[in-house]
Amino acid sequence: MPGSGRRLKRVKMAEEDILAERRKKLAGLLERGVEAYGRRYDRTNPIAAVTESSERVLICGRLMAWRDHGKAAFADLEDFSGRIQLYFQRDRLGDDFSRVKDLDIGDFVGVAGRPFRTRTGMLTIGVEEFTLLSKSLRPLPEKWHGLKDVEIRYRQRYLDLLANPDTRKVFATRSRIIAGIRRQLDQLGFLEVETPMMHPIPGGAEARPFVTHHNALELELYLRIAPELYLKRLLVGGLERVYEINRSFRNEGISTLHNPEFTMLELYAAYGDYRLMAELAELLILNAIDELFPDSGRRLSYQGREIDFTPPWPRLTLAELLRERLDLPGWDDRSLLLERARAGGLELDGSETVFDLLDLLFKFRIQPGLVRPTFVLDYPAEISPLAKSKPGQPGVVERFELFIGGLEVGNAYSELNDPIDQERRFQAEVRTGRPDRPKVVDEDYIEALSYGMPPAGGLGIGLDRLVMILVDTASIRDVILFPILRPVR
RNA sequence: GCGCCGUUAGCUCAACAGGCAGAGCAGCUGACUCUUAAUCAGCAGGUUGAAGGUUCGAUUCCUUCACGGCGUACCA
Repeated sequence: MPGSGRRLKRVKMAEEDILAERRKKLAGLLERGVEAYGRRYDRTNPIAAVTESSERVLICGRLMAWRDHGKAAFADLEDFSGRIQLYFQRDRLGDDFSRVKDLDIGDFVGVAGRPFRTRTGMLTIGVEEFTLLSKSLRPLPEKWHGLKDVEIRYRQRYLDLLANPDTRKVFATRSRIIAGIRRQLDQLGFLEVETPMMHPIPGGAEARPFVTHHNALELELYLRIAPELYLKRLLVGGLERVYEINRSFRNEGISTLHNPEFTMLELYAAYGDYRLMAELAELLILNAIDELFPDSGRRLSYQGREIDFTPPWPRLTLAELLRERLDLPGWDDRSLLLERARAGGLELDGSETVFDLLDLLFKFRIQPGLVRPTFVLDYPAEISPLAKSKPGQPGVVERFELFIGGLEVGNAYSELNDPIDQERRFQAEVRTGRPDRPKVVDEDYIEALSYGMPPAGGLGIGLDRLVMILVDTASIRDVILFPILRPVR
């Protein structure tokens, strides 16, 4: 402990010098009665909207660069819309020109002036008045290389955002993608709802939950692993089209594809089925691409590979894929699966179930090849307890998973609405005793189903992963503003 | 959890084969009224992530630890 305190002090020394310098300046301002932390500033327009023909404008933002020229100075002012050059001149500012010394890189400043072109053709504001809006006490990350340190980028995302325009663009795009999906669903008559994030029984997916505790109720609660079971209760209640866009929480490993809290879209449409959900997924994603990248020809580059989004996206059954890619007649024969897995060099401990083997084979031998958006249809019932059976195919359910660029981004079912079958399947899950399955049957959900739930299609899309693909990032951390990191000690 | 890689000034990076820790930006002082990675002159800034070891001498080699990244496992 004393060590870490000492270290902090030492490491910060050089920064302290700069801080002390700025504090001195700040004290000087206060002595002169200057407000270093200003107030409302009514700008006439964002920086990007300034044109040469604009009359006198009021703009504000952060000072990002400073070029002193004795009796004049150039600076760069940046707001969320863009950046513009400022020109401070003694001839124009008179006595006020001495106040230019109050300004530092990093300060927020409001500026009134008239736009003009410099000799080199650069659109510039000839500053007539300027107001300090907020004093910066710490040095900004380096202007040319930006901020590269990955840890600082994630821990102090504000520095990443202010230093790296690309980061701002990623999160602006993320926002537009999600807003666009909302808009589309609203137009299709879906109702956006919010269901509990704290569940007495975690369900709707296979994952280990986070546990928490409610004191007054003396109740164990779980952060939801999926909103599914609550959304389907709403179908029972007569809401025919519902969706929720929000966080789910899974207490699993962290990787470039997994953050413990992640954002999922789940939607349910009464009287639909999984094939309808495939059409909807295709529509939602294509519209997002058309809106964001109208000139892309629906071909996007992801991590150096081109993804062709031209519809219709292939719809292949799991059985077809197993047959074509792995020469497997099905998933009934464990020894055959085992043989393929061994031949594929997969690491096994021998205790794998048929479905473990199937999962491994799929994940390593088939999934990486699913670059073009592909719906994989018709999964084993045993690993899909919430999906409706496929007529005439015992052991198979109406389910698809959507893969894009080798990543799993979507999952959909024809929703199981038979309360008796559902209860049986829940009981089977509980019997496995696995930590990623419920410990008890969700009787409340069974009761809801037994009042009658309309047949329905349900779709889940991992929005973080969808954003990853559309903005071409390798890690989920690059599309989550504050990804989970170990706390600094 | 395991494996590999990384951690040097506020930021971005150097430092041969173990031999005085350096540059650019940012900062400070000064010069400069069309610059734009402004320029010019000067100054300051470091227990090289931490602890230990080897050595006459460690940023460099070894061990342990911390944090991060990637991979892998677990897992949708």
